[in-house]
Amino acid sequence: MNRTDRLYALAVELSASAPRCVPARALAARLGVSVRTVERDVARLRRLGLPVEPRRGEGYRLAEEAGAGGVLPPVVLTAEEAAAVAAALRDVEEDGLAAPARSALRKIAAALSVPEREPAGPPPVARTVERALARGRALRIGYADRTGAVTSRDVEPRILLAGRGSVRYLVAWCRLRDDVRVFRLDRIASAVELDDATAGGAAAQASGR
DNA sequence: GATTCCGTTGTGTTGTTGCA
DNA sequence: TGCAACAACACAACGGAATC
Repeated sequence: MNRTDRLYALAVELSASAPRCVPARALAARLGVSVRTVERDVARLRRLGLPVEPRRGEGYRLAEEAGAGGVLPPVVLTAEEAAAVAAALRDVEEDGLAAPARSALRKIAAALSVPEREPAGPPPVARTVERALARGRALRIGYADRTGAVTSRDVEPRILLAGRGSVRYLVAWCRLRDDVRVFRLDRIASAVELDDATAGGAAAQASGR
């Protein structure tokens, strides 16, 4: 696993474990590297803007603003995968989980019908990002940094991290910087899906690995 | 092909902090 | 006070790219 892949995996591990802490030793074991390397990677993620909190005696965790609370982070599924999940949920309906299964089915049905219900005009940035992620397409975004300066970047979306609040983070390969970058969704002023596909494709995004 | 350079990674050490 | 875990630093090994 190269460094970029490891950064993605680390972000996913922290996101999946939020709000719980994950000891550096456990992260090192899962990623197959030393604790020292995990610490370096965490430091990289923090420099990139991902709010990873070190908790002495507990480990690392995503900060409240980025961590998952009572809900899962967004999981990107292909139409086929969504259909498979829906079929499984219909089976579960008979096992005492009818209410949550029906609720999940409604959400999947609604998501699958999005293209038909989309209003005219440019779609919101978040929806464009999610769609590019699902399709494995690159994006051209206008991104405002901390000073407010907006730069145009071509990026290859990898992971979308979201929490209870409004702050969401897009982990993507930045072609401008030729390195992985973390973008706050609320700082993306504009997003346009490009025709060229990302290196990883949509399947890698759905699984996160 | 050999050498050099550079980035990455692992190991070891010391210090700090929180908790029982 | 001892333990566990993170932070920071130095050092060495390794591999790939660049150069001759």
